[in-house]
Order: sequence, then C-alpha cells, then structure tokens
Amino acid sequence: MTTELRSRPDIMAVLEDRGYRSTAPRRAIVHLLAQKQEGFTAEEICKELPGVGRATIFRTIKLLLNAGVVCKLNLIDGAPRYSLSRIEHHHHTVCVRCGNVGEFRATTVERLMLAVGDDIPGEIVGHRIELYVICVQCMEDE
Amino acid sequence: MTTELRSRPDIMAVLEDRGYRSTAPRRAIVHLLAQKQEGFTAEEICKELPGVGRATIFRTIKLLLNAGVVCKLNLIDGAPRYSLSRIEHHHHTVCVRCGNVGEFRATTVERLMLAVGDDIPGEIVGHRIELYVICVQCMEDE
DNA sequence: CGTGTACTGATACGCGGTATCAAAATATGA
DNA sequence: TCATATTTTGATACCGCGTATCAGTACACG
Repeated sequence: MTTELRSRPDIMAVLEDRGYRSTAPRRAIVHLLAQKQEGFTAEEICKELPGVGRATIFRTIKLLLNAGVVCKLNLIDGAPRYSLSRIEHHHHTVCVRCGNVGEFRATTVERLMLAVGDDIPGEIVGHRIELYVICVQCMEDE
Repeated sequence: MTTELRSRPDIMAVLEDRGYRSTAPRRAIVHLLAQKQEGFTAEEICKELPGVGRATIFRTIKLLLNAGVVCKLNLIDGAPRYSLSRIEHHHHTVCVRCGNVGEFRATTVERLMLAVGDDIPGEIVGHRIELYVICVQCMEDE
C-alpha cells in the first residue's frame, strides 16, 4: 500500500501536454518519483530502476525540470538533489544532517524582494533561497 | 597600474594565520584573485596562470573557501563561479546575461529569517540567497 | 497494420574536482 | 649555514554528474 503524494498519471499528463510520448521507461521513472516525499539523487533512481538506462533517467529528470514538476538543488557538498515540487513558487529547506529536502512558501519573502530591489543596481528577474536546517527527525535522534 | 580591491599580503596573511605556508604558487593565485572584482571560474585561473598546476589551483581555492575569503556559487547552468567576499555575511546577485557576480547585505534579510523560522519545522542553522538580475551594464547594452 | 518520428540504451566523452605519489620547496633548529 | 622533518607541488589518473552520438526500438497516427 503505497501513498503517492502526487498521482502518477497526473505527472505523466504534464509531459504529454508538452508533446512528449508516454513510454514505459518514463512511466516507470514518474511512478517511482511520485512515491518519494523527500529529495532524491539521479544515481539513486538509476539503482532503483536497473532496467532503465542511465541516459534516459537523466533525460527524463531534465524534462520534468523544464516542466517545473521537479526542482534541482545544488548543495555545497555531495551530489545534487532533486525533489518533486508540490507548491508553485517556493523555496527549500535542506537538513544539514540527513539531507532531506523540504519546501516552504512565505509571501513575506516576495515582499522582501521588492524592498531589497531598491538597494540593488539592475533589475531583479528571479531569486532563490535555501534554508539550512536541522530537521525535527534529526533533532529527536540528538 | 592595477587596482587591487583587497591587498594581496592581507589575503596571504589570512592563510598564514591558519598555519599554511607562503609559497610562490599561492602568492601568484592570491595576487591574481585580488585583481578580479567580478566572479571567476577555476578554469579561468588555470588559463591565466599556466605555470601553476591545476590541482594546486583547486587546492588553494579550497583553502580560501574554508578561510571565508572566497565564496562559491553554484549557478543553474555553466561552471561554478567563485568570488572574493568583501563583506562578512552577505548574499549574491548574479547577472543572468553576463554572469557577473555582485554582493549585497540587507539586515532586512536576517530579520526575515527569524520571522520565517516560526513557520519552519526544525532549527534554522544557515541560509543562502541568490538574486538573479540583469545588471546595469547589460541593460545599457540593451 | 505500415510508416515516419520520437525515444531508448550503450558507449564514449566532457567537465569540475580530488587522490596519489614522487619530487621540490619551506620552516625550523643546531 | 646546513640538515632535516614537514608541507606543498605538479603530473597523472581517477571519480561523479551529466551529455553527445547513434544504431536500434517503440510509439502515434493514418
């Protein structure tokens, strides 16, 4: 009994809407990702889907990135992590102990950007905020 | 007549204070970085200092990173950029056209983090903010 | 079905960065 | 000043993430 945070056909539909075909490898990848609530690495997916080629996995992740379904986090150390984006515009929390990725959205952030804009030369076209945290799970484990 | 934004001996002293030796390759690297006001890539330094080995350049940059003299930006595309940090705690602006890196510091940001902390499960231990901008130079060039 | 097009997987490659290790440079103390 | 222990260096090989290539396969569509 698996809980899918976002229904698999839903994500697949996003790709189809963009003109991409629904193929067995893509369905397998999308199905797997839909079950992952915390972040994941590309290599992790490769190991869990040995039947699917490495190139295809990277290719599909890229499609999902461009579609906005998935986002990528370049952490300071270790492999880049990907995560399903459940909220439209959002930012990330990353646990510095276990690496788990969370999302948050604060309208305060957007208002701040407008304020900061006055002090910055040039035009702001985007922003990116990462919060480094120790997650509740890791705090419980001391 | 070169203008050094931060005096070379100053940076070298930071390394010496940390117990590292003052060697010719390190002095060459530090001297070059001190002249760069915008960001730079590791490969760029390699090309400009052909007499110094690639490994040494990466090693020295890493020392400067750990010392807090330099900071690293993982942009979405292209090679990671490094930049001399002139302000203690700060954030970055990156021009999406030309890639130039700027710094800013807004106390508003720090206050925001405190506010956001209430909505976030776990303990915030750090943050990172990048603003994507079109810099004045690029706006002038249309 | 048949056929053009999109997709796949194997492989090789590119790039940023690091491990290794013998040789060279450096600090230290006699 | 020189001997010596310790760092540092550079060449090289290697690793990890990601992409180009390209022949072969699967898909959508008539």
